Amino acid sequence: MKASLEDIARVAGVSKMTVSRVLRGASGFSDETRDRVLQIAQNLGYVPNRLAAAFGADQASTLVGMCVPRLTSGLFGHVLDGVDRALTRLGFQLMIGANNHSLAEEEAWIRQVVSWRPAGLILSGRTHTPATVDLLRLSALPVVEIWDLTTRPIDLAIGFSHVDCGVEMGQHLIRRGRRRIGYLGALARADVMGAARLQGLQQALQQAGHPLEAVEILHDAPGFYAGYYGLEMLLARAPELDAVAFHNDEMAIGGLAWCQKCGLRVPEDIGIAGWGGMEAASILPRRLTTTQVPTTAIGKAAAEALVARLQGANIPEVTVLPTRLIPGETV
Amino acid sequence: MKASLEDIARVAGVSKMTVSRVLRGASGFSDETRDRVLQIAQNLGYVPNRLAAAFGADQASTLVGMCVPRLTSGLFGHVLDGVDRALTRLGFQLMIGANNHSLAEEEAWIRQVVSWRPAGLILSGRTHTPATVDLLRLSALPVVEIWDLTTRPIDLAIGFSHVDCGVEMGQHLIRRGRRRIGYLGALARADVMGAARLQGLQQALQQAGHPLEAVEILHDAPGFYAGYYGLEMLLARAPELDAVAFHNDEMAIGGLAWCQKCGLRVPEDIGIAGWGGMEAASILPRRLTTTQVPTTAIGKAAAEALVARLQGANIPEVTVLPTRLIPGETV
DNA sequence: CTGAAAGCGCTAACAC
DNA sequence: GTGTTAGCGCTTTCAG
Repeated sequence: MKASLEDIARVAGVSKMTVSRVLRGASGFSDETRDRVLQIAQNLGYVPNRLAAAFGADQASTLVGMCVPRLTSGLFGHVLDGVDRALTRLGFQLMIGANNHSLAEEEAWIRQVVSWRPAGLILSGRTHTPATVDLLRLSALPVVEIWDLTTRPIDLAIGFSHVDCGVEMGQHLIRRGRRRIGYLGALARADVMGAARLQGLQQALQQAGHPLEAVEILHDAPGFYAGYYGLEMLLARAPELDAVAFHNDEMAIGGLAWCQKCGLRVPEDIGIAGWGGMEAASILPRRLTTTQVPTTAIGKAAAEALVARLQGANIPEVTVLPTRLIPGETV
Repeated sequence: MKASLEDIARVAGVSKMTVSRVLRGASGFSDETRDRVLQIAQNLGYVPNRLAAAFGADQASTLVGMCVPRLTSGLFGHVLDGVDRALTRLGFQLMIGANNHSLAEEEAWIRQVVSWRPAGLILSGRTHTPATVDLLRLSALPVVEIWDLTTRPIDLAIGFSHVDCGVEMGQHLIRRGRRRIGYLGALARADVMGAARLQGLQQALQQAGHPLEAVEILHDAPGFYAGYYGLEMLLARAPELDAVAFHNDEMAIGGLAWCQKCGLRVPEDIGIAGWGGMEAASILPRRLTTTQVPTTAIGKAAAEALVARLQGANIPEVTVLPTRLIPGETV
């Protein structure tokens, strides 16, 4: 990678400042100069050095860091997709990391990323270590916290309320006549947001006079298989349950598979509810009752809010993109 | 972000070079100096400026760029996870992009990323625009092409043969007594690797004397729903099929859902085969016949190969991580 | 419309 | 064990 502004300038017989202006699309040069410079840059195979640009003038950074809980999550895949498309369109680059539901890993990742002087950060969730919060405050970086709402975001927040998701689902189950309800989750004490949904569920059931009967939280990835064997465990302990709410759709679909294997009829013998609104939920033989989450929209909104903020726009501190409970045929 | 090496040096009463050495864990300072410097750095809330470091000495870059076809792909989610974990462990940062199965988008993304002077690149697939190849050759960056094999990689390749996947599946179907076989794919002319699997399938069936009877390639994302309605379309055109191979597991599961809805028995009335080995495939009421792909392993291997190469190790040009056909109960 | 000068924060190379 | 010097490629600022 040899050619620099200087090289182009020399060949073009102008100063490197003029070349810089042309290449950045600024103003202050004649059409003729522009054409010549562009031509030469092309010939020389010039590749700009963003490192130098961002270093020399820190507001020139077009790097955005984003941290998700897990890179293998279907839901966050869509969030990432929303972010990526928006950022690409806006001329930004995406640096990514997973925190594996650990605040300490998030902190470590943020430290690394911040040292690259990004233009801004997108974080998943509202809980961070105190050191993380300090670091972010000190760096004065634009930060969008997505996925979960927070009354007092570090900077901006875009998401929805997980507690409300739980409440809604609880009310739905009661409305459907379910009375002995269980919950199957995963990733004990790591997934704060799953815990919030559980809490909302408990609240609603309590209030309806039919408190949650059994809870099982697996120490496992919240996938199909965990739902499959987890439901077996849960029902072994609490065979009388007439409905089970799952951490997410993948686990719920796993649960459905187990029901089918055992000859348990859904929804007659037992009701099954998921969360997340994955595509498969809508084409199962019986459409899964679930909560649809605006994943791509959140990603897009987060990226756009961040960039708008960089450009000085006034963005509301908290943006709510509501979820929607989709009554299916499984409860 | 105020504190720089200079600031620490001033407070510590040493030169910034000494501070640099301490902070980088190099040698050439007393224990006492080290402790003092570290303490002061901590107090000052020093955050290193990697931009400056990488700019001043390009071999200091710890940025790795990775481009995947789609961020919403379950398979690539696992590849990314493998890459991310390995890179994090090795002290590198990950810059990411999606090419949406477009070589032009890949080229655009690579141009952006290369301007950040990364330490290396991980690309998905072996096909690139000529300009991309030129750019990569010129930049002399370490490049790992994953997912697909290539006889002549730009630099390094880690993956498996999609044609072989198709051949194996074709042979399996024949062995199971299927004679009138169809294929349901998606993303016409965009997904080169899906096309390679189809080609392998065709080859094997041809050779066995029972050429592929019908092919349907949807212009849609290769998800559950595409498999669902796509199978309906395919069977409307070719009702006599006794087996259908799908682009991937998600589509196959969608196809299974359609069969169930229509009362088609699997595998008696029709055989269903997927590709990819997603988790759900193993817990379906009837275990899906599919091909397992070593996603995480490929990601991990790619990251490790890249870093090893940066450190001067001698890496084989092509590494094969084989896939495995998993006979299930659906064909 | 164009150019010259200064400096961003760090590290390599070399001196002491 | 420690310091000095130079320079990475760009943009900002100020002069023409």
